Amino acid sequence: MTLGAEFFARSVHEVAPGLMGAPLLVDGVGGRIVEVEAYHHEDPAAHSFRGRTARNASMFGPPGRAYVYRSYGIHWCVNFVCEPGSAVLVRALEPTDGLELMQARRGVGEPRLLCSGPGRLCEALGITREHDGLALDAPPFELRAAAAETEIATARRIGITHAADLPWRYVERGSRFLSRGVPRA
DNA sequence: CTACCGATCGCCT
DNA sequence: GGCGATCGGTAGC
Repeated sequence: MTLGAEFFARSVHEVAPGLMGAPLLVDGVGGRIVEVEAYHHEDPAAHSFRGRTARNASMFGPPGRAYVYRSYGIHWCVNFVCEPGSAVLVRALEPTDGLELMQARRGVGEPRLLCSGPGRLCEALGITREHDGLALDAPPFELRAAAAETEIATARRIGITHAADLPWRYVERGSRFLSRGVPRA
């Protein structure tokens, strides 16, 4: 089942765990979501916290679309927009489709290093500013509900300074494809 | 394995 | 002018 606007028009805290194990493809390349982080509009760590700007405009648009931003001037990161001002940051995938293309784009051979981080997975899937604001239930995106239930663990978010203690990171327990700094318990 | 550093863009004070 | 929802390389234990 394709995940569209209806799925995302809810609290980010319901949507985030609901994405675990969901296949995400861009032009047929991608894998299963194994790590995400929730960003609520009242969260000091969210880009939307201080209001709308040209960069974060997509966060205030319709649910079920992509919000893509530049991180540290180098990497791209992709979010799924939920209720206005809130979004889910996709942090890691378990690669399943288009391994060769991902390896070529990343310049790495090890499957484990292809999509284990928000910047890495965008490079592997070819996600850039071009994808900002695009609907997730239409090409080039392909996002479906998880085929099976997976065991979810929560953890503190990383890489941020505000409200870093909130347990709003969701990971698939035991996955070998999580980003750096994640306890795999 | 952990720790630090540089790269470099866009928004902020 | 500062700093971040990051990553890869290098140094050191």
